[in-house]
Amino acid sequence: MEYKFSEIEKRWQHYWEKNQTFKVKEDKSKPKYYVLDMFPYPSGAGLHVGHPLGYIASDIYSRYKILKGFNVLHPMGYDAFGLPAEQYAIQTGQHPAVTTENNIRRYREQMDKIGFCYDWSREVRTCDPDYYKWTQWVFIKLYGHWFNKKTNKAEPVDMLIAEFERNGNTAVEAAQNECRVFTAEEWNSMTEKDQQLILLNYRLAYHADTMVNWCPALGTVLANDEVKDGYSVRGGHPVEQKKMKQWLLRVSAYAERLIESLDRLDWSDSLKEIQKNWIGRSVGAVINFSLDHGTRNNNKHGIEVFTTRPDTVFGCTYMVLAPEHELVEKITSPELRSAVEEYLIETKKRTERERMADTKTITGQFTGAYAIHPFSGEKLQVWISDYVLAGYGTGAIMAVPAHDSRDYDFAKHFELPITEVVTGGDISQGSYDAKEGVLINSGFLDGLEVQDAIAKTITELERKGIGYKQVNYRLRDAIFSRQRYWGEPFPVYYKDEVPYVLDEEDLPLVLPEVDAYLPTEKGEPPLGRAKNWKTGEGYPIELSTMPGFAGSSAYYLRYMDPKNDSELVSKEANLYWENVDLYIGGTEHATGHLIYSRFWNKFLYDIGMVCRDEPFKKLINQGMIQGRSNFVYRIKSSNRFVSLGLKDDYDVTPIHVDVNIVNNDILNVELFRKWNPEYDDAEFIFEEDGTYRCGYAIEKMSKSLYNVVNPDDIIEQYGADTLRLYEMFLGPLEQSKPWDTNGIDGVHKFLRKLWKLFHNEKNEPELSDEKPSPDELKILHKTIKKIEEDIERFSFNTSVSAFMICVNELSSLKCNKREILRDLVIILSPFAPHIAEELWQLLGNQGTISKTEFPAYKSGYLEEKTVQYPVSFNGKTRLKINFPAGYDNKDIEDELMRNESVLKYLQGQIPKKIIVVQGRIINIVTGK
RNA sequence: GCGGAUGUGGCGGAAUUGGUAGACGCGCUAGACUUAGGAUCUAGUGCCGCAAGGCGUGGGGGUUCGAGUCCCUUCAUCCGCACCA
Repeated sequence: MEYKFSEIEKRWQHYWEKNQTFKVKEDKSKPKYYVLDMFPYPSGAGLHVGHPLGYIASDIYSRYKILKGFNVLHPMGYDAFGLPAEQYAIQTGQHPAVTTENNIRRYREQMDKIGFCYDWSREVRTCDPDYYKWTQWVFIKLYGHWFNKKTNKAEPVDMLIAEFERNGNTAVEAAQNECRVFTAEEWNSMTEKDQQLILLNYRLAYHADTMVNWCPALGTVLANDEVKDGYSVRGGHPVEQKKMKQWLLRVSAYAERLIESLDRLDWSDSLKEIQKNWIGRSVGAVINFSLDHGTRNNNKHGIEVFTTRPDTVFGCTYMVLAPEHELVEKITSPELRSAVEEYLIETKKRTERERMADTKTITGQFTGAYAIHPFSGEKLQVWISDYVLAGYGTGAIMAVPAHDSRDYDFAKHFELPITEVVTGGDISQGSYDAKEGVLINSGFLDGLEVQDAIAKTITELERKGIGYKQVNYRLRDAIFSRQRYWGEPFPVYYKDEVPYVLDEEDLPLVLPEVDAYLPTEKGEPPLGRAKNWKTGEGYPIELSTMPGFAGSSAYYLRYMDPKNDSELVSKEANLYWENVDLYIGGTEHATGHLIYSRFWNKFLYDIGMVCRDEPFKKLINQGMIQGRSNFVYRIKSSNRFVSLGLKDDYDVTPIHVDVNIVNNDILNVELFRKWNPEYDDAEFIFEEDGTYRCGYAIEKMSKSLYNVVNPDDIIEQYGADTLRLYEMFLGPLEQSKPWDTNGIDGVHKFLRKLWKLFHNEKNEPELSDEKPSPDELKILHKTIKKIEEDIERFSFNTSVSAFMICVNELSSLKCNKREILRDLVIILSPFAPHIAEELWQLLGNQGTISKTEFPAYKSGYLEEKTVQYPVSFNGKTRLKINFPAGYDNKDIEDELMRNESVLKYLQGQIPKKIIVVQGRIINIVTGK
């Protein structure tokens, strides 16, 4: 029988489904292992060959872990709410639920063909009310908690209210919005509305006016990680800054814990680094500068600044406020008022994007106000400039031009004084920003090293009561509202314009039907069109929906207990599965999903819902599969195409051509004519051998570049096992690499060679029960060892090579012995499960191979009687000599000096030194 | 500008702890079988050279008996952040 992969693969996929082979339950008799893939957003385009890369890797690892005796949780689901489905709905009028359902069906078909070992009974979809009930539930919990800085964790708002009733808010240390100080009496005499508005400043999910990233084209606000360089990540539409009332999640409260526990995670350095940068922790001091008595409003206000370099305080020669700073209007002198206002108008005109694109142009305006240096008492000019950001620190800086390059450029431009206070640089040339050197011109700091000076300055600030040590974070609270339809509705209603959450019993709050997926005439989000969108008592319900990251923040918990309708996850299930042991997915979620889900998890940990404070122990970012585009070269203003080798003789335009009509860079001319009617009568200038050769380039895999390869086509032609092996064979999992279908023959041939080991020339099964020879055992056990080591370090590309070597060697020995092939098929089964199942049965076994045991390699079979040593002279390998395995260094040296070839290479010289590394190499050193 | 990653044949890549550089596969060359080949099999294939031999892991320098691997320096490409005080 031939290797009929389509038949075999269909048969086993059916078998796994029928027998529920990969259904998994909590089983305390076995150690657990949780392997998770980042679940996909089911787009209309379906999967291309790049998408399953990570799924195949995690599948191999899961199957391997099962063979190793683990109880493996390996689920899959869909991140099904989101913008593309809604945009499509707006264009076509189709309900996003319908297109989403279709896309999911297509994804599922494609995934099923690849032969994954998912437990599909645990599938989740974020758009399913039974699922988003729990997303809404977590939101209610976030609303019901605040972050206590004293205990460094979330606590119920009820406890906070009790504290307010007893003592007011003076002793409360919370991660909070700005809020006035009040006593218990004041609190107790407030109206309910006022109390609720104050509590909003403390809740972990809160409603507030903030500057948001508004995307007019999408008609919604976006989170910071959904915006890149002033454009939306999805769709690439321009984004502007706008003040709006929004729901926010107080992620910033967890900034310290998010950064601190990063060290305990087995994630790549680069990913940890990205997260660290995004969270952006910096240690410094807050310093209060008082205003000069000649300045307006000088009694009421001072300028608070944040600095990471309090040691350079004596180098501060002027101050700068962000244009949006609230003090600007209060302290500007009458003479300069019009100039300042003009500057403010100018900066407002510039969009965020322009400000970012153009950091070279230095702009600013003196306000006419002066501050007083806290130590020297000098008068300092107060400027405004857009190089100071309103959103970071206090929105104001003490400028130290000698030791900050931005301040330096500004000072030079406006001819402000520059005072050197740390030695080590040349102030006439530029600022000296390094944190090394000795303090000068700095009063009580003179002579100190930078680090000591920082500490001493802070002590002095605290003693004088004008400053304190401060840790600042770049991480902003996450804006959680989207003015869109296709997302989770907020379980929120408004009473007298104050938001309240629904009772947990009323969940899920199901997404209502609307007549169009567009804003209302009043400019409200689409939910404004829903009929009866109010509570039983008639209070209006929130019109925004939640963003994409809401549904993906706790999905890994839901897989543990997906059908539970009374809890997000039961205690038992959570205590058994704990958290994800291995998480595989793309690096594009580094600052979004991977921050938010860590935050949600830490919150759920605080409230006792989950037993681990981190969701994903080990994380691997699979590399991107790039496309390999092909080009034809059209001679300008003609319909003639010239082959790659001759194109330099003509004036040509390269044109992308569909890679599916090109084979090994040779164009199929007939298919090319049919591909596009425009080329029907094209003429060609061929190579000497009569072929048309195409050029190529490595680019993103994309429809518009005609380089998309569909896994279905590959499976049709070569089978899923070949696809799986080839995806792994391409290169290291974590690296980006181009897809080139041309190479796939190699792994396909390998499977056919394997098949042949089990069959004779007539293609009939023929297996032997003879005892294996030492050579055969050595080949097998060498491979078992290698495969096990490779899988453990996720080096699947080298595993595939090892299998090829093994089959090549067994083929040349014509080995068809059951004892050898049995183990070989088991270790191959995680990689190529269908053919493995088929051959397993051919070997006479019953049932599935996937629940057998991974064979243990025996080192005894690998021992050699003789060792071949490469012999090098001064590091250059010249020859190879065999020595008995037992020889020690002396034995080897003695025999070397009697060896003719060695003597020939020595040419009479006496070796200075002979280095023998047992079992590895010999190096003979001669003098020079 | 800061941070991270990567540079090895015509191509994808291997070399896990400093120990035979180029495993494995594609492609290419030659041959066999064949009416035919986008099938199969055999042999060869880093570069220069008829050969002996020499040169070779982006470039330069160093440590070492020995460096793709360690150190210094430099270049290129990709990714992340970016007036973050």
